[in-house]
Amino acid sequence: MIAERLNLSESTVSRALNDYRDISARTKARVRDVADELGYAPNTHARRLASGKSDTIGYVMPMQDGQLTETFLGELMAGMAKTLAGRGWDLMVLAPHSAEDELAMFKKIASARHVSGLIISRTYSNDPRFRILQDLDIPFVSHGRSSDSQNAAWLDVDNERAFAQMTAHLASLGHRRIAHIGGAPVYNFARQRADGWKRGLREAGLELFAGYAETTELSFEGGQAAMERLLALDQPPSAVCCVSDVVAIGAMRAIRQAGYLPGREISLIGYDGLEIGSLLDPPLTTMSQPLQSAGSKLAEMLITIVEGKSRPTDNQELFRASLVRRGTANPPLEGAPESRGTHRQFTNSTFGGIES
Amino acid sequence: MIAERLNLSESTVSRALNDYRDISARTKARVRDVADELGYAPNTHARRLASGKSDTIGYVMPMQDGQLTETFLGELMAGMAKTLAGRGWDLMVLAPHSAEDELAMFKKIASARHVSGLIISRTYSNDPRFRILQDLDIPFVSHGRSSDSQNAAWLDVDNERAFAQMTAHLASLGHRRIAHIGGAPVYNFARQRADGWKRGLREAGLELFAGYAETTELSFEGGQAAMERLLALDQPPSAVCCVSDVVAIGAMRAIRQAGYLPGREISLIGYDGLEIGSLLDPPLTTMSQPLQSAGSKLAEMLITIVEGKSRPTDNQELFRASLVRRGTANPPLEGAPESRGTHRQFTNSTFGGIES
DNA sequence: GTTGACACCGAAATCGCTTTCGGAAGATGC
DNA sequence: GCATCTTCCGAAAGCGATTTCGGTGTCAAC
Repeated sequence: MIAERLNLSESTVSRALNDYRDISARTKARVRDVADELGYAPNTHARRLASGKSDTIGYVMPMQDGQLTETFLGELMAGMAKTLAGRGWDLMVLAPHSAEDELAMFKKIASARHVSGLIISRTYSNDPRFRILQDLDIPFVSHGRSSDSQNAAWLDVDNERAFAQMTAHLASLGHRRIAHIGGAPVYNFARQRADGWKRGLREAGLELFAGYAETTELSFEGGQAAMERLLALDQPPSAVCCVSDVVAIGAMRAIRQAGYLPGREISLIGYDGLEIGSLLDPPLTTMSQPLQSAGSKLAEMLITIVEGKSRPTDNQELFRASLVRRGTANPPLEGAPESRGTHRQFTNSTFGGIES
Repeated sequence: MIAERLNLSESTVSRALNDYRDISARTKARVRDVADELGYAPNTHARRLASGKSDTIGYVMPMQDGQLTETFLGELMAGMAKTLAGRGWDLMVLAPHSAEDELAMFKKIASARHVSGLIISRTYSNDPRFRILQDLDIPFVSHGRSSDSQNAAWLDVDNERAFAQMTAHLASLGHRRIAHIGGAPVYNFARQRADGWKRGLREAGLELFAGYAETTELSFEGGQAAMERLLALDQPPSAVCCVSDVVAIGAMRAIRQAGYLPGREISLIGYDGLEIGSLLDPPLTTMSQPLQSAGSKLAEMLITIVEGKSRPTDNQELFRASLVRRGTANPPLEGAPESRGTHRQFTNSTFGGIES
C-alpha cells in the first residue's frame, strides 16, 4: 500500500477501503478520496490470497464433442457478466472439450479454489455433474433442472408449462390433432417439453394419436425429417409443437416441400424466440424466454450461496416463457380442400407479427 | 506446500513443478508423481501474486447501449477459451454497459493487473480504444482493424477482398448493375466492405451507378428499407452485395414484397455464413468466416505478446472469407420479362447448396 | 478519581507460492 | 591432487494485501 504514507497506517487504510465499522466515517472518507485521487486499485491476487475469497464465478459452456450448440450464449453471459461486475466479481469462461476434460476442470477448481462457484447449462435428465460438484463441495447453480437437482440450486424455465400453454393455444384455435417434435430425452428440457405437450393434450381433452410423439436431432435437418415422418402418417396432425425454433424451421421446410403452407394446412409453434423467426414467410410463432435476466439472476443466486447467505435449496426459481404470436399458428383448415397447396402469403399485420 | 514433507524442500518442489532446468529429471518425475497422487493443485492466487503474472486474458464483449449485437460470440469465445485452457490460461469476460464503463474497466485492469491482456471486438473506423490501451500499457489484440491500428496487434478478415470477390462473382455471372447495402461507416468493417465492393466494380470494369451505394442499420428492417430504396430507383440493380446476412435477409423480404424472387430478378449475396441462411427459400448465398479458429488465433497472439515473445506489430493477420454458393446469386434475367413475378422455386441441388 | 466501555488505530503475522542467493556435492582438467 | 565448473538443491526474502491482537485516548458513570 504505497499510497498511504500520507497519514495513516496500512491496516487502517485496508479497513477503511473495505468498509469496516470500527473506522470513523471521516477517516473512511479521507482514505477513499486519496485512493480515488491516486487511482489506487488493490492488487487482486494479493487481496484474494489474503482474504481467501476469489470473487470469481465460472460459466461452463455447453459443448458437445467440442462443438457449440447454443445460440443464446452471448445474451446469457452478458447478463451474468453485468451483474457480477456490479458487485466487483469476475466471470470466467470454461469450455471443456469433453466430459473428462470437464471433470478435470472441476477437480482443479475444487483444489485450487480460484473460482468460487460455477454455473452450468444444458442439463441432462440424468446429470452426473450434480453429484460430482456436490461431492467436490463446489458451490454451483444450474441453468436447467435434472432428476438430480432436488437439493441443488437451479434456475429453469417452466418448459412443461410453456408447452402446455402452447398446446392449449393450438387447441383453442380449434386444433384437435396436435403432434410434438421433441429432442432426445437425455436432455432434461426436451423431456419437460414433451411432458408439457402431453399435459396440454390431456387438459384440452385431446387424444394423443399414434406416431405423434416424434423425437429428433436439434437441427434443421432433424426437424425436417421428423416432419416428413409426421406427414407420412395416415392421419397427419393439423398442428405441431416444436422443441425449438431451429427444429420448427426445419419442419416448415418439410411442410412446404409437401406442397402445404405452414400456418395454413399445418400450424406450428417453435420455442426460443429467435429473432430470425420473424423474418420467415410466414413468420414463425414461438415462445420466448428471458435470457439476460436469467443470466443476471443466476449470478445473484450463486453469489448469495458462495457467501453463505443462503442454502442451495433456497435458490430454485422457475421463469416463464411467453407466447410470441406471429404467423404459423392459425385455426385449422377444415373442409377447405380447394385451397390445398396454394401459397397464400400471410403478412405480418394479419397475424400480429412484431415487425412493422 | 503441504504435500512435500516427503523428501525435498519446498523450493525444490516449486522448481520441479515449474520445470526449471536446474532440477534433475529424476527429481522432477518423483515430485510430479507425488503431486498427482495427492491431487495437488497450486493456489492460483498465491502463485500469481508471487510470480507477478496473471495468466488471464479478458474479452471485451461488443455491446452498444447495453445490448448485444453479435451472433457469433459463442463460437469466438469457445475458440479463445479452448486454446487458453490448453496453456493453463483463463478467459475472463467483460461486458461494459457504456463507453465510460469500458474506460473504467480498462483503468482498473491497468492498475490492478489481474488481467494481463485484452481482446477487443467490433472496432470502429476511428476507435479511441487503441490509443487508450496503448497509453495504459495494456497488451491487447483487436478482432478487426481501425485507422488507429497500424502499430497494434490485430486479426481481421479481409473484408475488402471478400467483397471484391463477391462483386467479381456477380460480375462473372453476367451482372452489370451491382449495388451495395452497407452499414454505418463508423464501423470499420462496414467501410472495408464498401471499399471492397467498389474495388470489385473497378476491377470488373463496371460502373458505379448513382444511388447504388446504400447505407443502413444492421438489422432486418434496415436491409428491407435499403432494398426498397434501391428498387425505387429508375434503374434498379440486378444484383446486390449485402454487408451482412441479416441485412440480406431483410433485403430478400423487400424483393419479395415488390413481386420479385431473390436470386431471379435480383441476385444478392450476404456475409457471415449464418446457418439459418441455408434454410431460406431460396437459400441465401453468403461469405463465411472462420470463427473458432479466429478466437484461437487471437488468444495465441495475445499470449506471445504478453509474454514478451513478440511485438504487437508482429501480430497482424488477415483471414479470408470464403464464398458459400447457395440459391440467391444467379445469372441476370435479361430479356425475359414474361417471368417477372413468377415464384419459381429454386431447390438447393440446382444451385449447389450445402444441404442434402 | 478511578473504572469500564467504546471508538479508533498500529504492529505484526499470515495467505501459499516464486525466486534470488548461495552452498554442497560430484565431475572435469591439468 | 588441487582448482574450477557443473549440477542440484535449501534457506529465506519477498509478492501486496487482510486480519488478529492489542493499545491508546476519550467519555460517561459510580
